[in-house]
Amino acid sequence: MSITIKDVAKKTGVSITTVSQILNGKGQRFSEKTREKVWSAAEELNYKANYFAQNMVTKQTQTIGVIIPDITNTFYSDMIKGIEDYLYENGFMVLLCNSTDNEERENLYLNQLVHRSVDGFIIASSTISDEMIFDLLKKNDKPYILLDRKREEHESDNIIVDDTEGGYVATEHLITLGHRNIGVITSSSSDVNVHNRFVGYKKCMEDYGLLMKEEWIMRETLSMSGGYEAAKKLLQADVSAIFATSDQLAIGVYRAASEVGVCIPEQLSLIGYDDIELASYMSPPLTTIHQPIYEIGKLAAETLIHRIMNPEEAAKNHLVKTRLVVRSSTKVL
Amino acid sequence: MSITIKDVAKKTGVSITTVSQILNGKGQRFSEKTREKVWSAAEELNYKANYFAQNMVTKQTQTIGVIIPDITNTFYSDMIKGIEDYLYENGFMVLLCNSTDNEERENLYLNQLVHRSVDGFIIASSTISDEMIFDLLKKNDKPYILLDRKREEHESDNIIVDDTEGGYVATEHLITLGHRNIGVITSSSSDVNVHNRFVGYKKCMEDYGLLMKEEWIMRETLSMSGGYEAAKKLLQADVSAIFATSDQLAIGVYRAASEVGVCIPEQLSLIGYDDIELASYMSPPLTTIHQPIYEIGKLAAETLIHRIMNPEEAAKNHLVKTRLVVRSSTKVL
DNA sequence: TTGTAAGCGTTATCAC
DNA sequence: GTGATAACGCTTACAA
Repeated sequence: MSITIKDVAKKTGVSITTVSQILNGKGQRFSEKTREKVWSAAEELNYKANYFAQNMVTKQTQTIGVIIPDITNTFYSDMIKGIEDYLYENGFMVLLCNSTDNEERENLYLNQLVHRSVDGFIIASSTISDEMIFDLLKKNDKPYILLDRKREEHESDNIIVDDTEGGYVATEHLITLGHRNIGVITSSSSDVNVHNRFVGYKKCMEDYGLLMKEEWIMRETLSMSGGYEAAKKLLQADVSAIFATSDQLAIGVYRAASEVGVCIPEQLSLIGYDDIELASYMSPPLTTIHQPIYEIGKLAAETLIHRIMNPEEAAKNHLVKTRLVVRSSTKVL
Repeated sequence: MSITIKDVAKKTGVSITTVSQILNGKGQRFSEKTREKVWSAAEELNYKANYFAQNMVTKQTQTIGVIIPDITNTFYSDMIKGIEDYLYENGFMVLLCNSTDNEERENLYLNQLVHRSVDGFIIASSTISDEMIFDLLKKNDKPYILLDRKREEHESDNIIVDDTEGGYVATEHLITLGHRNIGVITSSSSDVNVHNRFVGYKKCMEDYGLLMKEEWIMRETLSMSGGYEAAKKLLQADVSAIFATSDQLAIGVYRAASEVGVCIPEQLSLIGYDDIELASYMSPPLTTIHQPIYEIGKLAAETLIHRIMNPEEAAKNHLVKTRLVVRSSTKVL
């Protein structure tokens, strides 16, 4: 079988206690000589403490569970990348849970993660229920971060993106360009963040005293095809501009517009939200609201690890800024 | 603390052996009555065998390690989705390793996965060395699947995509349309699959007796920006068509073309490879070689789990077909 | 039909 | 300075 602590002990001629202590940096009390002997023996044998035996007593797994709705959406894969990069640097690994927005699957995964006693959770899901989070995590003092979902009432650390503000700025940009009939595509699900962008739109339209016709407001699944379907309808309505509350949706709009021969931005101004890498590669390049997705992932991981290391510290809120990135898909009316 | 097997035993009034046997489906020898008692007690207490204690003796983790170069590339995220969907159905979870094409990181991850004794590996990486795979996996009889890298000499199960054929078909399509000066963008790294597509290109060009100028052949990193850089140069050369060996690369070509005012497909025919979802959303929609990425991921997971369950069976090769999808980015010269 | 006891590989406590 | 030994929670020969 593989090398155990016994082998190292035998080879060095000391007890396993000694080996364990020294290898875990708790061996100040041993002589310099013994310490050296143990270290070199361990190295020579290429000894690695058995992961499971170790965890059985320490209860630590150096693992973070990440639950997201759709890995295929570059929004989430960018986020995961940020998470993973930070965790890698800090010796943690991620157990990936792609819930496909399926509540049952989400619950199952959450239970699995608890069962496998991951050290912390990053959850970017709007469908997961508060009860679930309370029962499984809060109650048992498991560190977690909720992303892509703003809930002031949660007493955990929060990464907050001011989506209402972002939605406002996007809408205002179109208004400034002279647009009055502005359509919007938002999420049909209970996605809090995306919903807030829509709230920002409404607020802005109201502030400027503009009309919002019911047929200008589309609710769809957050995907390219969702955006495509919504845009097909919007292009029948009398809108001169569209605010797509995610870049994925915006991509669908490009397709719908090109199919019916509507030119962006000449005949239709389009603004997205997220600023995924692809945005600047569309033709014309997409005007959008930038949010630092990769950094958000990184920040989430960082905050979580900090919480794990310092369980007693008070929860902190991190505010993330968005900004308007003007490219070529919007134009004065 | 949490519920252990002892609690269940105590509550039922039997020994822990009895409980363990029954709960693991090895309790035929016990009376129907005892079995029922144990089951209901376990349910009532919501008992779950401790993951680590269990693994310490069974050595099984119900976990698959997946190493990929870039989760941000929808090619890989699609693949992961396929993998994950299958594993979810079968009670496995995935430990995600995003190597960012960094060899050191890859090796570290591979070691970590071995250390955490995952039940199997899916590795989609061209930079990982054969020695590494041999030393860590082959030698220790760890089941693994190599993806996105064809190596006949490997004695593991193989998922083979005939990329040479695909590259040939792509090139032939352009030739059939009347193109003679055909540029190609391929990978600058040692990516075997992508390289084979390039091989297919060369083969086809030779078969048709066409010239291949050195300046028509671009080697770049497999990303949108890579495609963009390559296309900027190619557009200076006298090519009427470009074969981008991945859709990611092709997206970069769209941008470069639009920047210098070259119209696709009127002035430039473009064909990609992969058929990611986005391909049909580009304008004009991208002609490309379809390979069923999601299914490949699923098949890989399926094959791996089968191997884990049947370690003695002979290795199998699975051949995956590609097909040409003609959309609107290519046109007769 | 059921239970005893050994063993998995660690870490942690405490005695020497 | 060092090392027995218990404990973690489970599975599995082997007894009874």
